[in-house]
Amino acid sequence: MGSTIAFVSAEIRTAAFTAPFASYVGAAAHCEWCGLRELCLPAGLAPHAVRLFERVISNRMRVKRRDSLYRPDDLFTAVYAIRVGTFKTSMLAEDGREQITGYFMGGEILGADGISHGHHRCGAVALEDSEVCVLPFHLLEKFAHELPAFGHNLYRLISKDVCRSQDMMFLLGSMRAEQRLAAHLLNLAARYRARGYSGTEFMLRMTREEIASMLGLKLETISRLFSHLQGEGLIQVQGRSVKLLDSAALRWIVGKQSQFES
Amino acid sequence: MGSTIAFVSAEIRTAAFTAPFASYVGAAAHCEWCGLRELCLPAGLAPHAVRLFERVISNRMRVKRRDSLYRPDDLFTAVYAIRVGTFKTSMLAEDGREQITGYFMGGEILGADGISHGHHRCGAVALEDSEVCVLPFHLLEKFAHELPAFGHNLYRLISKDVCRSQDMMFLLGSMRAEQRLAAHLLNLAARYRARGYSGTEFMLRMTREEIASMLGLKLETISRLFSHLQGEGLIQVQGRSVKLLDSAALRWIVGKQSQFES
DNA sequence: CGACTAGTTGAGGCCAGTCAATGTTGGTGG
DNA sequence: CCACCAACATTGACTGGCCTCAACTAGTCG
Repeated sequence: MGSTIAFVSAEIRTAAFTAPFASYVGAAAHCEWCGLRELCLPAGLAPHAVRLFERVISNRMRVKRRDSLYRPDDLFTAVYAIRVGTFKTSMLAEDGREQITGYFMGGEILGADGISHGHHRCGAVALEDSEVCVLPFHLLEKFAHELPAFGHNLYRLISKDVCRSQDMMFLLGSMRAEQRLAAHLLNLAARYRARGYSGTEFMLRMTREEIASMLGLKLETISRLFSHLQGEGLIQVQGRSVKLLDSAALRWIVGKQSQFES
Repeated sequence: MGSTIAFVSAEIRTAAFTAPFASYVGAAAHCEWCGLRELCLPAGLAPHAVRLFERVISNRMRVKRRDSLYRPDDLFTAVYAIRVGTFKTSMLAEDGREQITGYFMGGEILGADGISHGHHRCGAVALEDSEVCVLPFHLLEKFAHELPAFGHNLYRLISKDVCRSQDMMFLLGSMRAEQRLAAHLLNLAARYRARGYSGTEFMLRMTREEIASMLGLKLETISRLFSHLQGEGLIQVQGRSVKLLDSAALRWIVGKQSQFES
């Protein structure tokens, strides 16, 4: 890794610094050929603009399972577009409590939480061997300045994080355990479907404990709920592989009044 | 109100449309004299830049208690800087469940949740008679383009919402009732202090029910917790007026392990 | 004054947490 | 190849924190 790094620019070195366990892959990114283009930052750009956008990508990086892409308090220098793999982001309280704040998959952008303070507030850890495009933020800003059409994409990107968090707040603040899990499964399903995968059968990349942390529950509760939903014939679970048998019923669970039953 | 509107520009009419109960106040905003300048969007700008920034503010608007600044699904045209007063933002599920997602006070910016979809996802309601500066988003983008130093402020602004939401997710996902309330009180205290008010004695602008909704609890629980914290001598409550008697103890409550007691 | 809203307090129930035992899976080394 | 181990997962019994329902008080506005 060290010898590879020697050839690359300052940005790349910075990126490597913030992600000590990641390895450099190659400078050239080809959004043109990337299946995730329309889900990613260059979405909607004209072909020639996409070509220009590629120059913003300082490099690609591999991150191995369990390795950090960035850690809490790391200097914020870039956001990361996931090419392959999945990540979790989590906050750590001083006392060691961990709260998983997000689950990210291909085509999604990670790391925008660092913009406001200049340091990342969350850590991002790969849930499987993954690959990301490194997008130095100052280059993104520059590109946005040169191409106003893209500038709006960038605002939208950050704002999408706000929406995601708000959905999560709604889930955590007003749903019961079963509803939370059902909502989470449907959310995963929709995102897999948008990526061309099956919207009914997929692999969970998180452990029960991680799912629990994300949904504000305990791992035993998740385990019990999986068993229960399976018993009801709504899903089929086998370790980490899940099959949704009755999405309509899951949606009904999410929608039903959690309180003030009427 | 109608006759006033007749004189104003398209932006203002748009703003008035999204906020049907708000009334137009005056076109000229004077950030220069505004006590909240350093907490608001023009924070850190040079005096002449602040002068330029004022042109972005299409107008000021009064919003009466209980009136909406914007509602869910309203077209997103502007963000709003609070000059006077306080607001709550809330999401509504189809089934009528309401989840309060935010509490905003002077100098804070509201409405960034609309950027990504072009429509607001939350509604914003004034908790007391309030006044906001209307900042049409396309003008903000234009200004950011002309003054890159400000551009960064704008990214930071949106990203701050992300941080706020993440803090909330942490609170909702991993704290017990007492910790949530203590954290909320300390959060309010810090924000009042930053505005030059007392950091130990302040008025709650939300009902018990609203506080409960925001913290993912029920109003009775909030009421009981207030009584309990008062009994312990940590706070003094009298309806909506609160006095923090022992902030250190409150901080201890927030910090103590909620689970895995060690 | 009565109607209404906001808040307090109590009794009881239930959902999810806690503790603990056991089963399953996957990786490692003899 | 199997034995072993650690990490992950399941299930049961019990507990307790918060919700629910309900009664009552205080303050406000017509």
